[in-house]
Amino acid sequence: MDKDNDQDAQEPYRLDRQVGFILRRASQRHLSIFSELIPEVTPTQFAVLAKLVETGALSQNALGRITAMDAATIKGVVDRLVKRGLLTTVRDDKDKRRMIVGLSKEGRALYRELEPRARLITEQTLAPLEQHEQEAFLAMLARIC
Amino acid sequence: MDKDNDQDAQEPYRLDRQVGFILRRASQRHLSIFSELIPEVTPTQFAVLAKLVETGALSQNALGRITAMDAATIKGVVDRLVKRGLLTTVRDDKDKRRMIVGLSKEGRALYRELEPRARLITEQTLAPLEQHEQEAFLAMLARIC
DNA sequence: GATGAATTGTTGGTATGCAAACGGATTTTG
DNA sequence: CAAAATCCGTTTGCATACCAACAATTCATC
Repeated sequence: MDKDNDQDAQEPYRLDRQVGFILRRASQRHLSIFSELIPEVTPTQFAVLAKLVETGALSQNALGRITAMDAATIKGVVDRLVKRGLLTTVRDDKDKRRMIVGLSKEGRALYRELEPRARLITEQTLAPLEQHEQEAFLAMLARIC
Repeated sequence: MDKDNDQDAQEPYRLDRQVGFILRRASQRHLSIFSELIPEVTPTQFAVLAKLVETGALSQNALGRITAMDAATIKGVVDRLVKRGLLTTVRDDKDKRRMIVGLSKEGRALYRELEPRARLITEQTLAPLEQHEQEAFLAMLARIC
């Protein structure tokens, strides 16, 4: 008798075995490491700085798209970074709906200071896994996005 | 010449390669699947219902601990579920600080209705991975918590 | 070139999530 | 037993996150 074929032999639903729940706890641990190593900004704020360094100035919504934030979310993040003087915004002349968001000198300087620590965050978060596991894990994680 | 030993041959920092960023996107996809299949409650609210079914009534803070929510967060979640009539709360006689949180009849009934769909959520979220990959992935994910 | 469709940014509402501070109850310890 | 430490629940403040609705602008199409 195969136990998988026992009628009504349903596995109990265990919360700690569900992806969603484990994902949330992993995010919590990552956040904890992040704010330990980089107390200056939040992960989403850092994502904005990093993407602007990668790609240069962008419209606010486009910035939201490549950092995976919806229009309402990116607005709040940009507003707070502008208020801290890390970003600058200019209305686009060619498309008067657009706000072009770019790094200020302070924003660029802060990013240079934080980048090495950001590398450590990924390292520490993945530390429980062996080197070859880390690559396999990241590849699979990226596939379920 | 090993490229890993080239002096200053630092890999550029790529946001899309960092655990934190990919974790966030994976959570977003999971949330999207969740609210598609279970629009009635949020993932955290469902976690509370599921844990109460697993373990029976608990004090509010204890409930928060096993569902990975801090005291401030679990309070909001419990309040909203009580307001909807899915949970009941009673002061503990033996320890007058404690609020014992339990499922109401409606809460239990709703959970029974949702559980099958909750299984589908995990299934669909992991669908991009092969069966054996899913197990390896969940095991590694659990290790970085 | 007018008009319907799509895009951009904004606002308001709801729901996590964490930190810090607080009063009250209980436990530990000297 | 009394003081100290801890635990419980609460509140406030801040920062994501998503949805839905909206006005202004631009685009697509006829």
